[in-house]
Amino acid sequence: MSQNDLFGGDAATGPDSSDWRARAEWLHAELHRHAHAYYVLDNPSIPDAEYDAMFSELQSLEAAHPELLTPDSPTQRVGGTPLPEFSQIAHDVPMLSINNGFLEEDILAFDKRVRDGLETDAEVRYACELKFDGLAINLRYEKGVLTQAATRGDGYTGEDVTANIRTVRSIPLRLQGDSLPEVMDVRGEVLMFKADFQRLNQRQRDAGQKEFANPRNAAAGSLRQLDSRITAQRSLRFFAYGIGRLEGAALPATHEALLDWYSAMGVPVCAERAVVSGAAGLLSFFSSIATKRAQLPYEIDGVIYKVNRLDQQGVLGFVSRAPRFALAHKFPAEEATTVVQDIVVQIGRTGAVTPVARLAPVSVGGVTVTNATLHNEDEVRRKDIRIGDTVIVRRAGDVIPEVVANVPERRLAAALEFVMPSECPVCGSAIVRPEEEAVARCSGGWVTCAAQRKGGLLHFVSRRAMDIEGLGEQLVEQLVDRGLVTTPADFYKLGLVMLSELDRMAQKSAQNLLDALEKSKSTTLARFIYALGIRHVGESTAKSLAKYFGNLDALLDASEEQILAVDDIGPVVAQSILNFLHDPINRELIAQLRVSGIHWEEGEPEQRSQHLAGKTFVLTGTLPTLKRDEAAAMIEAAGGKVSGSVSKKTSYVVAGEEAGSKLAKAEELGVAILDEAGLLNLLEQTT
DNA sequence: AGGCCTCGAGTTCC
DNA sequence: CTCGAGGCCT
Repeated sequence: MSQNDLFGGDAATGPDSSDWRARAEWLHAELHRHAHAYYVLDNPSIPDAEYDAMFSELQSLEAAHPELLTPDSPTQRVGGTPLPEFSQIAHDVPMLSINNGFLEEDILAFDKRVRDGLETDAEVRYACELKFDGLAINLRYEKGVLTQAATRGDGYTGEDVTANIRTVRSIPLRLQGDSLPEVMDVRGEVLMFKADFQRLNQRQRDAGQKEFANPRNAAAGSLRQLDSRITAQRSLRFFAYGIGRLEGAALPATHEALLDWYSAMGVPVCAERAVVSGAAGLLSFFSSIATKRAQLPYEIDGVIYKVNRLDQQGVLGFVSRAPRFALAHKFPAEEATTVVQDIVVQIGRTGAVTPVARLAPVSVGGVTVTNATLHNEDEVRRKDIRIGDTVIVRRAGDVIPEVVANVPERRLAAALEFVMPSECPVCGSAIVRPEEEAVARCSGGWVTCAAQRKGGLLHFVSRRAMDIEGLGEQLVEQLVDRGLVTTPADFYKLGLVMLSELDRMAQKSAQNLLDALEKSKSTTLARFIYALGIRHVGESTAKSLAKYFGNLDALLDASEEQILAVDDIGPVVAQSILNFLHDPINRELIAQLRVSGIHWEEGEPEQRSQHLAGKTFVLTGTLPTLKRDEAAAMIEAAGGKVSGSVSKKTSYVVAGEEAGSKLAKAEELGVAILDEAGLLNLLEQTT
């Protein structure tokens, strides 16, 4: 039998099908070309039926000759077998977020900051583009071939969604052109067009399945499918707008040129973009897009401005997690009005009493909202929100419901003012609000107050703490109510028999929970410290403590001075840690947890002879041999801190040639003054 | 003393 | 995400 019989005569052009290798290569290239025309250029080059015929021909060829199957074959877009879970991928260059602005004055302030940063009075050129309502994705291309795709995640680590991304037809599996970079991380947004979203929801309706609230959720849900065959049936799109790691090619000079380069390589770039001058240009781009917004085939929640020249972007740099050279100019969030049916309070794990508005259900941005936090008593007064009021609600950052304001015209005579209860609704202890503080707290503590106990236990098992899978709110609630668990140590005393008493807890789930508990026993010191839930000690402070002390005993025996020497810990936090550690109940808890088998790799206390810990230095003038930053690094390595200005708290001023006002100030304040030799001498000493 | 930045804590809905 | 508060710089 000849290969001809298999494939019939429908796709008549190209190499003769008797040479199956050439035939496959030709199909491969043609399908890529047509898909590009269709999905990227939005300009179909052949009828759909013809495309489908060529597609199935290639599929059969690959089935008959597996050696033809390459990762960049168009047939790989149909999806493969489900994954057990997504694996984590660390981004080589973090995927940061962009600061938001809403008002004209925010935009003027942004432009001013940029010009100040660049030290120029000239009008800055900005690249303007759309802010899509989708998911940020990093696509890795190696020598032009798509090798990996990851979600943004927390910006530093995302999830591997390569199998799903391969099914997105507008994403090239292979880039066009010669001289492609060795490694290139293309960044952009995966989104679902409005029309595709409507069709998907129609299908979901017909199949009796749940509809998606909005295109963004649909896109997110589709991309997070473990079974990429499902993703393949969802019409996702992609637009590129940024770059991460780049090797083996020069970065273009401007953002505009970067996007043009992408376009030339076959990477889809949105056509709604422009380069403008100055703040006036930004505002006019914004209003022209605002006018078009409803007609666009996809949803956007604003526009993005970026300084066009990449060298200028470099000069501006970053503040914490956001670039100084970019701004998201967002449209006002969708708002709705509803009625406050009640104002209740919740007790957090620290005892914080938070008023929460119970709202008549209302749809905001496709999601039904029934609760909204009012933060604290002052906030309720400031916004003058009463029970029975009609209020305006929006979702802050399109996620968390927020009561914006009440509608005074609709105020009822019977509207009831919120009164902070004097006793905790859960345990009856007094609620106290320290002067000068915004939050009121239940004075019960976790021993007395079940709400605080539950909160503390939930914190203990949470992902960033002990990470005990399967222990959620429901289960903790039950365990506490039935008296099976009072302290975190009790989790590790649970057995199969005890668990079998619980609702919805058969043999299988009980065993899973015990396995998860067992697994959590192997942890890190930082997680353990964080899990304890010491006030003012969050993830970051717990890490600093773990690094500084190295092992738990060193921390347990630490003096106030030692704790104060840890970076970013001041008197308030230090006192809170000491209070916690000196409480016999807590020491007993820690002892029990250790007995139950929780363990981690014990390290040595930070050994870089921290003899300058707690000391602050100010450098002034030119030192004879050391550069300024070298001296600073040496001081910091010994645990000292380098600050820019002299104050009472300064321990030493290191003065070189041509020292100026700082030296005078030091003399005035009686601060010790060192020369370079004196500094080196101090660094040498080890005690 | 005042302002910036970072961290902690609480929160919603699916 | 937002607010408040702590820590540190100017």
